[in-house]
Amino acid sequence: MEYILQNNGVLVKGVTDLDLAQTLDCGQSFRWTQQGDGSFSGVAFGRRVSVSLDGDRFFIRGASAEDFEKYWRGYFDLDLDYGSIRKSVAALHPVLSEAAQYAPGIRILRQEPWEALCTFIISQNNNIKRIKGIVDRLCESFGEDIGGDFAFPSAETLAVLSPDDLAPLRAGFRNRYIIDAAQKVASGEVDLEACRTLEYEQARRELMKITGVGVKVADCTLLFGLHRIEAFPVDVWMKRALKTLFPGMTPADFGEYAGIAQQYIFHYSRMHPEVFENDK
DNA sequence: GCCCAGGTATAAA
DNA sequence: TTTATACATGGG
Repeated sequence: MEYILQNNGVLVKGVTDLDLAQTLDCGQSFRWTQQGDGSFSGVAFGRRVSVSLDGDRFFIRGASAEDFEKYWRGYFDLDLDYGSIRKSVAALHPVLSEAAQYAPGIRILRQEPWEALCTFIISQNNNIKRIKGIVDRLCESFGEDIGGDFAFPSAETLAVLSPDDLAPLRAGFRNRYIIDAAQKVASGEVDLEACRTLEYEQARRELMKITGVGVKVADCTLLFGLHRIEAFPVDVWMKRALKTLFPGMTPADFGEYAGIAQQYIFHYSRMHPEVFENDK
């Protein structure tokens, strides 16, 4: 991979199979906002950057070469060959081939595990706009000030609080789930790093020790926070998509890149709600 | 007012 | 083991 330092950022050349809107505004991360010029601005690892794409030139404004190697290269999953993965996923099923064409620029971000866990706890029975608002208030209220912006608060920071302390977030019944998660992660009762290498079902169980974490939140944490791309989160919408578009198939049938397949399907079915017309 | 939002805990059958 | 309902909040 070739990259150079330029204009207070890092310019990466030869980046393919990446679409910023498809990747940053598809409900896997809640901390990116599109700017007027089409770039996306966001915070991760306690650092703010804004990213833009011009053909195969990917510019990360605000990143040093050191940070690129340490954080952003992995975060945007630049070393995984999504073109080749997309082909193998498309070969699994004709509908999947169709779905993969609608969002060929989706990538699975390598988010920080605790942030992924926490934001997907907040996501339950909620909509993306409001999730983003709650996450913003969470960072502003309890995250470290990094110069006008706020880092995502650590589990340790939240572990000493009570659910009532989270009232300003207006997250409702999820407050006690967030605190329970923070306490179990901070104490080590739940070991997020172990979930990288644990057998998949065991990793799920580990996360589901937390009150408010069921299979969906666990799978999203595994997929988006621990890069377990065999995880296939199933929400009510995906249940419907599976039944209508892939009758007889289970999440396990989608193979080692099931999570990426799931993202293609999720996008496709959202763009084409008419495929559910004859379903109740 | 009513319905829904990338679900889960809880109680009941 | 499976199925129904409440849960906080806010936008359409």
